[in-house]
Amino acid sequence: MATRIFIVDDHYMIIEGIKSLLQNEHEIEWMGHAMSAASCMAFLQLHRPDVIFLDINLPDQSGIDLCKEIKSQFPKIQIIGLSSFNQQSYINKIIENGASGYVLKNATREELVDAIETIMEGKTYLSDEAARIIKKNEGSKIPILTRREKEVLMLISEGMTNNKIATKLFISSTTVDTHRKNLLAKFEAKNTATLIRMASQHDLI
Amino acid sequence: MATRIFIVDDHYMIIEGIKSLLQNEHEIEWMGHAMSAASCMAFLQLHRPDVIFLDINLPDQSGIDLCKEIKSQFPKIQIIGLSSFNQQSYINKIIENGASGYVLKNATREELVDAIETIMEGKTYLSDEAARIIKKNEGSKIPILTRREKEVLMLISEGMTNNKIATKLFISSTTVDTHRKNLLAKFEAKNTATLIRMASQHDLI
DNA sequence: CGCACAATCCCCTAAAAACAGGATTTTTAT
DNA sequence: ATAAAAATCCTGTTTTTAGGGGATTGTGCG
Repeated sequence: MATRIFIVDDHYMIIEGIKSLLQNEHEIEWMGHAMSAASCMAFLQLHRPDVIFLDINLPDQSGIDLCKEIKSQFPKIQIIGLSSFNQQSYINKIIENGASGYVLKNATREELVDAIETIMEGKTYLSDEAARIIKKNEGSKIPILTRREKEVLMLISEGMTNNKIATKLFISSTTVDTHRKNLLAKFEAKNTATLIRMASQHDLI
Repeated sequence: MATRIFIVDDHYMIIEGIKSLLQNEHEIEWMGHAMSAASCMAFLQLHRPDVIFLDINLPDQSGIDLCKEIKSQFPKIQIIGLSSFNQQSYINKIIENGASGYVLKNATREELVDAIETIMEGKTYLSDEAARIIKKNEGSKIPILTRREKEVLMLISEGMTNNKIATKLFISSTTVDTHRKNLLAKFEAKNTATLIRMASQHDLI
């Protein structure tokens, strides 16, 4: 039985590219595409693909969140994350949220077919490059931030002082100071400059 | 006479996507693709396309530099920049280096055809979104930094205080402070956090 | 030559952040 | 339920940065 494929990406070229790369595969049935999270969910009310290629950067919602939503409503659907970026943070996040694979947008036909076959066997597929990136970066941990810490970090990066942040969040400035201290400790940064640089490098701001 | 198209991009999906989107256009002749700057230049020794779609992010060389090189050796070839990113800095740079157009990788078939037709008439084509981005960001230029300012900026981003930087560079800490003030002024940032965020966004650190 | 600009140095004040200790309450997860 | 984690608040001191003024030297360029 042919594997039914659906793709969610807001780039026409990627949709056409994948379609073109897979169109001569007999074991693969092309079900179509969606260009937003909303239209993807609408499609899934009526159809059940086996595998979804899911772009991480969608216009209306993060691909990461959409992945979680799809897996909770339709656990049998296998998801392959799709991105131009071989960033370990993305790869980790989408795998944590239920995806079974990750391929880059420079994948070859062979890689795509390999990815589909691998995850249909119930295994996890990571493109060579993605696996390499994860390996390289393991050990360089990204601190886990709380909701409030993320908020404070964002506002610091926007140039706000503790007092401004306190007013904005309706809390005391000493509380903001505590969150700031915790941020510095978690990032092992000794001042704001290092904090913002590291947060920026990890794509947290 | 059909317009001869060539594409330079290291993403198979994009190549296949554009090929697929343009394959039924009678006025367009597909000449093939290259996946690196080097193989693009090799191709151009033997063939003369009318239009090249040129990705800005290539593995061996910046698309910006390649654009300059192509235009200097083959001025008649028209170039359309191609990128996933609607960043004003990229758009500006490739246009400055001789490209006649810029489209995003989420372009539709209509946009691609429109772009080709427009630049074959000798005009410049910018995708709606690219034009919007340029308009939005015009005025928010990237500051030009002096040698010393770049050094100081780097050291600030590494978490060093004015005193530490002064010791490292064998200058007075008041001098470092002056450089710091000038950096803040040039970036129109009111504190270090904003400075580092902006520098990071412009890839200066 | 004169001008702009970069790089260097200085003073002063105020604001903000970093550091060092606390403490209490609320939420969340087992 | 209860322990852990998160969020809240406090009082201090010291260091660093921000903002406002200057000034001098050398270099490159028209």
